[in-house]
Amino acid sequence: MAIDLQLAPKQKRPAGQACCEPVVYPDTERAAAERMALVAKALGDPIRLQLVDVLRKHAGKVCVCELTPLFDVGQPTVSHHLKVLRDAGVVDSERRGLWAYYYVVPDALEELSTWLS
Amino acid sequence: MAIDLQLAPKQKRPAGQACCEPVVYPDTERAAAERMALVAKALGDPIRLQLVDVLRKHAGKVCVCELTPLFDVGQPTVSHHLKVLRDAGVVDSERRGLWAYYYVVPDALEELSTWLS
DNA sequence: CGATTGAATCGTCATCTGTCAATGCAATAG
DNA sequence: CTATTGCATTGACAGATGACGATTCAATCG
Repeated sequence: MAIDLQLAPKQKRPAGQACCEPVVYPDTERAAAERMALVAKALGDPIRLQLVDVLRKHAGKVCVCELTPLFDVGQPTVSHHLKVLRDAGVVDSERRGLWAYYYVVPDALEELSTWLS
Repeated sequence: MAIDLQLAPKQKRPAGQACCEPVVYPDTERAAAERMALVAKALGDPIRLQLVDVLRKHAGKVCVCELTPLFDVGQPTVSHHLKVLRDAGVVDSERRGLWAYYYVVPDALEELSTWLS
């Protein structure tokens, strides 16, 4: 987590010499960054972000057929966005009869949320 | 912000009838979603997320030549990622002599951070 | 001045993404 | 069983994205 950098050279360095020491990057942070970037990427579309927003407020109560008319895209596109969110581990779904109910996976946003604040 | 949905139909509806009332989506939330999705999209790459992470801890003290060796990509690619972050309003830069110093724009992450928590 | 350095930009390429129309499929109603 | 409904999947397509090598450019040093 803590990356202690050698600070900047403040004057032009002599020819041939490297700008700065190669700073080793901790693997732990790299893995965390990959997890958080995955979640951020999933949220990086207005439709998906609003889907998550609605699902957080109406978890388990809204079927896909109610989500679709919220956006100016077709049903397959909404289904695709939900799949992206599912693949990122942000949401999951449960089928009851003909309907599919989505909900935000508990704590799926927590790591990113904590890092952001 | 508050989207009050008509809840799901619990039984198969008669032929020809729409699944549910078209729910009007407030424009305010849509604009906010677009802003936050823009930021999330910028953070949706491990390299960019780590760049922001480093810049938050060493704001104004790290030049690009120190950021480049942190990642397994070339200097133009790091420069490209910094530009993506700059275009998203997440970071800004200041040139001092030969060096460019980047920093996280204050409050750039706040709206997303608040929404997430 | 001319050479060198840090950084941005350009051109190119393969891959990914968002969208749609069409189709597939399980569950239900009649 | 047959028809219909809700939702997922497929295939196609234009546009965006991430990466690289080569180049450009401004600033500095000698």
